[in-house]
Amino acid sequence: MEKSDHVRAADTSLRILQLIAFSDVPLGVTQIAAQVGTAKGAVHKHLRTLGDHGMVAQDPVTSLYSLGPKIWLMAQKAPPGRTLAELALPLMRVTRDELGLAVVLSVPTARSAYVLATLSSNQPIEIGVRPGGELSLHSSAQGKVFLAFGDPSLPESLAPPLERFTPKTQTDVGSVRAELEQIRRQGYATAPEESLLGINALAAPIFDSRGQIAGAIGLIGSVQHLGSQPSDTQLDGLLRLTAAISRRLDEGSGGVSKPSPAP
Amino acid sequence: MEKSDHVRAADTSLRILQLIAFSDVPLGVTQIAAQVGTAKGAVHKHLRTLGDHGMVAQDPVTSLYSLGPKIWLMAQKAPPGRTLAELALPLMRVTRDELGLAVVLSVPTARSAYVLATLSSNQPIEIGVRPGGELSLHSSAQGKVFLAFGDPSLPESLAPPLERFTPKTQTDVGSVRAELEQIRRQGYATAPEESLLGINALAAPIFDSRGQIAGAIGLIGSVQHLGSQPSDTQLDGLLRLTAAISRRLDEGSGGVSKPSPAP
DNA sequence: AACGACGTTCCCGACTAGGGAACACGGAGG
DNA sequence: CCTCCGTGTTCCCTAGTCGGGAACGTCGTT
Repeated sequence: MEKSDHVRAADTSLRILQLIAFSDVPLGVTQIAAQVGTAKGAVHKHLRTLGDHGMVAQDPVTSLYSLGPKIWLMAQKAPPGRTLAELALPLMRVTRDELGLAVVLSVPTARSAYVLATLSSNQPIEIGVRPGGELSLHSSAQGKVFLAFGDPSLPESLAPPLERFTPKTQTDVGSVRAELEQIRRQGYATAPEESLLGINALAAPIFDSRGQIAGAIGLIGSVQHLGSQPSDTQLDGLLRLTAAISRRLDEGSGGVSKPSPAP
Repeated sequence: MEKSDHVRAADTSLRILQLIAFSDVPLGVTQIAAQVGTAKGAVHKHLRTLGDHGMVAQDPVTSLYSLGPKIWLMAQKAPPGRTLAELALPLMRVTRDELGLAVVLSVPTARSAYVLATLSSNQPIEIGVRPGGELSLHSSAQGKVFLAFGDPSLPESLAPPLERFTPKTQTDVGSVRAELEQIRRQGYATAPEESLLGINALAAPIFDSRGQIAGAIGLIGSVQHLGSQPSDTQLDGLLRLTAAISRRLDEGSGGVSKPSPAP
């Protein structure tokens, strides 16, 4: 029971939706059916359902499917990423140009660091992650930042077995928890070769106006450019970036504490 | 056969998602179950599935659900509304202030005019529609604009019975089709009391750089402020607004060939 | 004209989704 | 401190639905 209690039909509908969303061109029923591994007929029914809800739209002439208007409408009501990514991206670009490393913005999830936006390094060999990807909590720098500065219940949910990605991945819950204390003290986390051999990451938290963690910035690079002991330049660039984003988040949100209205 | 071929489970999942998306505060399982009319247990399974896909997120402390990060990510890849609404809204605001009527932006769908954004009138009695609402093709001014200027297959899909909303609703397919010719000539459509008694609407199309219809602007008001023969001021304000939006759409999109459709 | 590829429709059986009730938990109130 | 709601979560069984597969209609191509 790796994935215990699902709603199978809803799952396939969402997989279809994701496929359409992340495709650059409109898709046909046959391609979709092949990619999600379901019969054409079933996929067609799902597309009909998604269309009834305005999540996808079918071009009346080519009969190909693409995203519908409701997606955009929903995003208007989704504050988590909206303001954050829009604020952060221009600042991230500056830091990328200064340091020459890939810069990644992610938000915390119950089981991962969810990648909202990435800027590739300007090095000849590109290193990066795709938006929409998920970084594990225990083996990525951004994940460990969320464990250290995020909700206290998050580290508690860490339970063996921790997946091993490389020989250097920390798979012992105890040692991961021990590292969190150090991360809190120094204000940043690293994960040398813990997700992928040859690759290191350096990450620091972003806080909102209430002092809650809102996301994290990660710098990604090969061990050649980003050592397990980050250089002062890199560390300074990262911390100035996260501080700047946190500051802008505060300004935007009225400043003081934010009471939630009664129903 | 009112709604022929559904995927029931996917449908409830999407209803749940919509409920969460359009709610201003995070929702609990019980409220959601009550609103969608499904057992709590089932709703919980759906929420789990939606969460696995990043569409919703559960607050670890309050255990309430709100929209997840993937929604925002998808909207980045959903050009239909994004550019259109962002371009149109500031211009719409000007026209609203000039005319004092509610201004509505919608995009065409296979069966309706889908409302992307609205600006309420500044009159003491507010008249308007909610974003996400759908206006019928045959009884709304914006719907008739889509029938007249949109894809030629759209009017063909008009089949009896046409739903009757008021005594003045056109329920005869033939007479609706006949009206389209006139709408094409004059470049705008009205729908006096066809959707709701006492309310009139005046709508005109927005075209993209390829000359295809991209949306429509509708002015909504009571029959007192918006007669079945619109005043020159109102007509001029509307047509200047749609022309301005169409022009900006062209500029943004390379703006090469611009075949101007029949005025 | 024959072909192939596509989206769509149809049908039937396996299995899943949903109702309902029970469970774990936490805060409010006695 | 105990009780009592209220919550979110888990469990179980069965009616109903989802998915596979094949057939259909319709394009554009050969």
